[in-house]
Amino acid sequence: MPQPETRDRILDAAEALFVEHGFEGTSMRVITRSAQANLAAVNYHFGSKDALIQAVFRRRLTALNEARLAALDQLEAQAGDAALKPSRIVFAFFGTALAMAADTEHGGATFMRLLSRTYNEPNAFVRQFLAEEYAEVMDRFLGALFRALPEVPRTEIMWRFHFMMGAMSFAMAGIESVHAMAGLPYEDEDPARLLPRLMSFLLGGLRAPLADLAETPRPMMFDVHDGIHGAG
Amino acid sequence: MPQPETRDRILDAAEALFVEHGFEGTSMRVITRSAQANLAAVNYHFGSKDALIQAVFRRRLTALNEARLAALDQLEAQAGDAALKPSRIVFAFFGTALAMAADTEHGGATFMRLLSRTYNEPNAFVRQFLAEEYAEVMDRFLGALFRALPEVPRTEIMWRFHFMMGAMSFAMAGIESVHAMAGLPYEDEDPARLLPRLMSFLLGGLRAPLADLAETPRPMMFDVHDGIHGAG
DNA sequence: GTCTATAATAAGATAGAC
DNA sequence: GTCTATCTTATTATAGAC
Repeated sequence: MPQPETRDRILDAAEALFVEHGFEGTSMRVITRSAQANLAAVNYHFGSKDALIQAVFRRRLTALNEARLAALDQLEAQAGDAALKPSRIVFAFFGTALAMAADTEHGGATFMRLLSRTYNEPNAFVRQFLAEEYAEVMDRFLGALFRALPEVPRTEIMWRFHFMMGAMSFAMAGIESVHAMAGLPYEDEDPARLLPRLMSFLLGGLRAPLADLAETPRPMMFDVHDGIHGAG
Repeated sequence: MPQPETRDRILDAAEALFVEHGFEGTSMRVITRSAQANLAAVNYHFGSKDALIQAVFRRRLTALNEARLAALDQLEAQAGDAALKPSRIVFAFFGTALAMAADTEHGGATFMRLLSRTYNEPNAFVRQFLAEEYAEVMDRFLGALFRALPEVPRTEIMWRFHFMMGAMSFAMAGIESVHAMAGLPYEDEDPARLLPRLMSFLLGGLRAPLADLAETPRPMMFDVHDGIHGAG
């Protein structure tokens, strides 16, 4: 296999380093060194660091979201006039992401870790960019869920979708941290198990009975500002 | 009310700015300006930027985790020899966090957003520090769940706990992003609704039937590396 | 404890030869 | 397209007067 073009080597290196150290924690010097390219190459090929970040996302996120939309198209075509099953909609969205995450050969796994870590990114530029990239997919999938669950308040559906995104985000990040914190040994596991595991959890959450405000126990009291003198 | 001490003003300012722009995206100049303190004050009071980050977490995280342990202690004392209800354990962990998040008066809300955003932090120093802070709580709560659900494989419990952390993390981050992406207007909502909403979702996920690998549909095929030439 | 001034370093970006 | 050398700016950290 011939060595990839400089442009692609930079994208690969940046992707891997961004996952590991974040955007601001990864300098262009480190990127180009890792890519065996010259420092000036980033600006030559992409124009700026921000543009490089965009390019890293775009080359995979476009494919992912197109796959998601295609899966939804297919569901709707199959269903005809009938209502879609919510579980199928959820699977079309999250299963597609996990399929990409299962691709360790071509960097899909690395990218999905980056993508899920970036969902709550503080950097305003990145946040804005991602919102635009997601807009159509969000619109289509939320709309499908609204139609599939007409009796459930839309606010509730949006929250549950949001919770599901959170669960997926942590699923992608890996569970090593939990083992480390709990002081338990971590044994490598079949990545294929992640999909059924996550789907079962997501669907359980989606199908949970709607909360009745009156029935929920009140949070336990504790003085959150003991010894803390916040400015308020 | 007298103006808080410089040290506390710096902590408050840093907390708010870290949420908004991340650790590396927040310079000590911006922090001290916002706190109406001198640039050198950070090094005088904390020693370094890293030490300041630690101090920001420690002043609230210690209280939060002590409240969690106290809630669990109370559950175990009440139960005596009987088994704990998993839902009670989950509530002791996540309900405590949401109680702190509901405290908008003293900065608890800001801190919880920071904490949940930081769970998958790339910065090695911060990650290591947080893992140590969480160790005891994780150990106790996972142990309680293991005993409460002896028939469920421990790996499964750890994954579901991890998924729950993800859902909570996104819950804290707020749902504005979803509205923005979907192009829907966002109306402010009673924050008290978040707790029942999240708990219902979490318990639904926790109680979901264990996945049967054979029954789960296979992920749809799509060529994830169309037009992408990853280095592998 | 607080301040000014400055040191020491690292970052993103670019000019211009090849 | 690639390279070296350099500019400009921003950062953390510190020395030393008050």
